[in-house]
Amino acid sequence: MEVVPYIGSMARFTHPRLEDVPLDLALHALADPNRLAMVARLAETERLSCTDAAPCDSIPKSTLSNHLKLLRAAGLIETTQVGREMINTLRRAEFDQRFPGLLDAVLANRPA
Amino acid sequence: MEVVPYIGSMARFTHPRLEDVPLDLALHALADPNRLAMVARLAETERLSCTDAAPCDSIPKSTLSNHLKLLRAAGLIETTQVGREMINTLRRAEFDQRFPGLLDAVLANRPA
DNA sequence: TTCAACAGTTCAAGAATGCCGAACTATTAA
DNA sequence: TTAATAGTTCGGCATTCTTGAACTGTTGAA
Repeated sequence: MEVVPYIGSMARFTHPRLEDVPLDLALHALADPNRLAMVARLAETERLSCTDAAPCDSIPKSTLSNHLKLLRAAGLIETTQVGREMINTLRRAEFDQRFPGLLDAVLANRPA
Repeated sequence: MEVVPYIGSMARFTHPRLEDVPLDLALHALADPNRLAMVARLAETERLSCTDAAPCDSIPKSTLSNHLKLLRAAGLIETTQVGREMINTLRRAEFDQRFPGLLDAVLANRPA
């Protein structure tokens, strides 16, 4: 039987170029308390697995997975597989360049 | 038959206190191209009827009405009846006080 | 007055999204 | 191998969005 070459932590996810992300999509991604909380966490902690990025553990993992997918589509996070974890990081510099001041303003107004 | 007293241009709409508007709702209201375009218009033109606030005339009026209702609920606009028109204004100062820098950042990043 | 036109709201139904349990994939450790 | 872990994908239900049709309230004209 043929052995398929091991691909390892190759990107399983697709990440958009920031220039292709429309403002509406970015705002929509941020317009959810849980997603915004995750973004805020990543703004503080740099690298987080999906479960660690979650704002609380009452959120079903399928829901969590969808939230992260949407954040990816909005160009807000990058996800790479490391072992069996998916490590997420904020695409801060790129996002800030695409939408200057936006993320700062949103995070600054986030409820405590 | 009894005659009901005339109320005239009394407020037919309810406007939230800005302190009661959550960030998510504000972002959600702005996360739509048509609504954002209306907000941008009002940022330039001060007072606009519903039809004049519309970004184009292909939007059905029921849809338009709903968009404006949502903008009201988000504390972004105030609507008062004048004659048979509903005149909308941006609640700029109040909104800016509630969410400092947010509207500026969003408007500045709006597509041309 | 009555009537038509106008500006916009409300309602209801179909369309589009969102949420989440269940089943699945991939990786690691035993 | 097997079990556990980390997360994705799928499908169905629920919520939200959109929009035509009917309605309310206002104005101007006959």
